[in-house]
Amino acid sequence: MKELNRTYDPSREEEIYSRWLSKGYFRAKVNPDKTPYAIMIPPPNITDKLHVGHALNNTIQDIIIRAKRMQGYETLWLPGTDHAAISTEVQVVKAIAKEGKTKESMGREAFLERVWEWQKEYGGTIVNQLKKLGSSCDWDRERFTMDPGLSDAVLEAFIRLYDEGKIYRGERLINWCVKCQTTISDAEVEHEDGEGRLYHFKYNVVDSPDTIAFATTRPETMLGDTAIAVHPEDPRYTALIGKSVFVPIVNRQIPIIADTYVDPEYGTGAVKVTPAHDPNDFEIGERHNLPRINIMNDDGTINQNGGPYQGLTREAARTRIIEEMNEKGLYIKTETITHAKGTHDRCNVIVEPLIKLQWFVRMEELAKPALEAYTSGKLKFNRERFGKVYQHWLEIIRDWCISRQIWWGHRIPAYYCTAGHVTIAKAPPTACATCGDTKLKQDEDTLDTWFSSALWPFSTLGWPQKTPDLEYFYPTNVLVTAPEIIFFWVVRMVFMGYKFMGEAPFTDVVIHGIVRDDQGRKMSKSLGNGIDPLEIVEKYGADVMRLTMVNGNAIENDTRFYWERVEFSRNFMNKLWNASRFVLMNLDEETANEPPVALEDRWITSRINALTKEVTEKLDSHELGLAAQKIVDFIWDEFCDWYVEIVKPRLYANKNGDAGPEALASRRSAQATLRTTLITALKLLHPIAPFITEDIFLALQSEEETIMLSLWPAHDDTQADPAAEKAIETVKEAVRAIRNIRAEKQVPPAQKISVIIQPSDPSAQELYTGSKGFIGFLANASAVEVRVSNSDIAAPEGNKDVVSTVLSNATLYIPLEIDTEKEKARLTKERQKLQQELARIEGKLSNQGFVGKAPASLIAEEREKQQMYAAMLEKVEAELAAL
RNA sequence: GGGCGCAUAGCUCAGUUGGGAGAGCGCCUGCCUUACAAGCAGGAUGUCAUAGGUUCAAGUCCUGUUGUGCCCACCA
Repeated sequence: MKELNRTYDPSREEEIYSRWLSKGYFRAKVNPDKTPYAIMIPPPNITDKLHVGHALNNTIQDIIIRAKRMQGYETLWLPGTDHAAISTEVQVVKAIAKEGKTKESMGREAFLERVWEWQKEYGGTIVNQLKKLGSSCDWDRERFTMDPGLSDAVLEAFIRLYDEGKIYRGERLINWCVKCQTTISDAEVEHEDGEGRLYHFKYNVVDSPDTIAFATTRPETMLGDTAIAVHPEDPRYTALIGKSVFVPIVNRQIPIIADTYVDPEYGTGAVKVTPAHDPNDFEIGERHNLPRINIMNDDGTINQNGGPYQGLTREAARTRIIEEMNEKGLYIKTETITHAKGTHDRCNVIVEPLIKLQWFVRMEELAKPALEAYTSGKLKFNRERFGKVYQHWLEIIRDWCISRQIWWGHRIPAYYCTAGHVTIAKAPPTACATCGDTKLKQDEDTLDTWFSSALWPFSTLGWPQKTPDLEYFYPTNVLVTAPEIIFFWVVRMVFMGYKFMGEAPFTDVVIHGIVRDDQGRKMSKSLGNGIDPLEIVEKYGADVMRLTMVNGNAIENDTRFYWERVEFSRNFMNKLWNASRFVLMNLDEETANEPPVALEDRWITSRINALTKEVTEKLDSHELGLAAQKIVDFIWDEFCDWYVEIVKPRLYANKNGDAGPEALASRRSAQATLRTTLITALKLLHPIAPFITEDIFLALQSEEETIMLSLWPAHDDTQADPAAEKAIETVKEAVRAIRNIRAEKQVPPAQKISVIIQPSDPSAQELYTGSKGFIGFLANASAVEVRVSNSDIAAPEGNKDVVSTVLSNATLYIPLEIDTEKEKARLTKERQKLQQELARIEGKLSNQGFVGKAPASLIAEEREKQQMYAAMLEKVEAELAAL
């Protein structure tokens, strides 16, 4: 038999992983004989370094894919990375800044070359880190969102959508980041409540002594005011509608208009209207044909429309305007309020609404099938609440601004001639499609990163080509991601999937929570509270990391990171390792597989059969935390603490094979059960802890070359043995009772005791007779005597010094010196407990409602318990009387 | 402002068709028992936030309240 090292060495993981790689176990093939099962990795950004969030996300995916692989599916877990347009560009801009360069000074081409260099150098970092986690991705199929193939898919999708009128170019108010100098989508704007100031001013009504008061949080936008709006039915203002007010800072007269958007109850009931810098005002402007005066440059400074304020930053302009209004006697007051500020999620700078000519995806039609997929139940979320988020987002969806004013990304395939006609083409066209002009200029903008990510589930499989991969693996099965990605990505993948493939890209979405620090805070760079998963892998191994990520957690909830939990996982691996060493030490070369015969063997076989069923179900429903916990509990508690201990006498007593053929046969069957049980447990654990299970598996058997591709245990109802389970439970109860007495009486471990068991009935007598060998071993008793069941001798005659305790199917007597008073107190307590239980049951059974409406099986169960407790109570009374 | 979570043992959390409250860590006691002291055995600890309701039966379903967290949102 092979041997295992004295302690488990997680540094062996690397060697095991390279073996799997070289054997090609992760590789997926198009195999018509098998059912495909595919997961597309949420591609990490090339700017990312592996953090705990990735560790959790990828652990979940690997657990699912490894289980499915063992269950006989043709599994594909496709890995890759995302070009992360803005993040990457920001990083590279920083890098070149150190060399005194800027994007502009380098020029577009040179800059992009530089980004590609950066990508080659750092883009693979996270991929290599994923390997350290044990991820069983098909690395031959690794993709990058800016691969030639994927880039082609992006252009293809753009052109098709454009041709259908689903992509258009238009002037809209968009979110502008003055720092990154680009538009950003609504989803990229973070809203945060913060303290702000609400400034109250008034404008003079032209040709009238009246003034109109209003309030604003952004006084600088007064430069772009083109109206004052009031509610049409507001009696305070009806007379003024149609008149004008004078905006002093820019010497402009603007009309007073009526619009129902204005809430007469709020503030003064009058609103300044700046169509070029506020979404609501933009709409009011549309309705009333107001001019849109853009007052801001792309960098956030005031432009020529700001007159004397030109060149000032938005903040400085604000201060000066307040001053000027004050000088003119038009300033009223300033209030401190809390209000939401929109900031860019990448750089935290306040977003400025600006009017720009941008590219948009028309969402109304595209959203319909995506919404229907959820409402009809075709697309399932692991929790309904996540589905509601998805649904809600689709219901309020607005057109998607997809153009970005940055260089790193897929350049928009639009070419403009001198006359301004647009030609859309994959490759630069030679002439304008409208007028034939040959002087063409490509659109400067690139596409939102999420445009390419939205195509990920099929672009990675070769779309728009009709590849065998695409045919076989699409649609994929499950998508695993974090909740904040639902609208960025999940929604967009689904509608693109319907648009181009005719069906949703996956059937199940598993949303998981985030890993927080031990105080419940988000891990962040600024707090410095991040945990490096690689540090854990380095120190404890990936198995420990992986188990810690999922064990006992409901994955949809946030979890806190505790080193104590890491240590628990480490302790568990150690336990498993040592138990396996024990099993190996006690197997013989000739140990064969044989069916369980002995009660305890049937018990553990029945138990692991039940475990198999449970774990398979929990994995199927993606309740990985529960699955992990069940396996851990089984291995540690039932297998190690009970079964291994129970069979020790059978293994030890016949070590030399000289205790007779019957004893040898008993040893052999114990060995067989030990091994098969352990192997099954290893298989169930393998998706969670792939490395240690492989090592042990290879030592335990020689038929198969890896546990990875071994067959998932089938649960088999014929293996269920409720009678054996119940029997062993009562034996455990007896052992615990004896141990308890030993502890209570402080019997030193070296002191052997003897135990007398008085069974209540013949079947109990048979049970204890058959089990007395290991009962003695487990309870550290030198002799166990099982009496005849119907003998009514209360206590061993002639000896007053006996501790007695009543079990459900027997009474135990342990000859020990006793303190009569203490014994009385103990038995009285037992009696009280039984009386309480009986009272509870009798209360239930005498309740007409319960007897009339509860299921018959439950009532029968209660009656059974009632009888059992009554019998036990009688015995306790007898023991008390005998004292 | 709207929506969605969470509140269970000292701490962190499980508990998915409603049927006698669980784990890990921590704590107390005793053990280096030849697989494992990263271990073994034994033990203590809960008005399952709060007030109602539905039910024979509620940690579990419904409503209100309080505390707490997240997401969404154009109220000047």
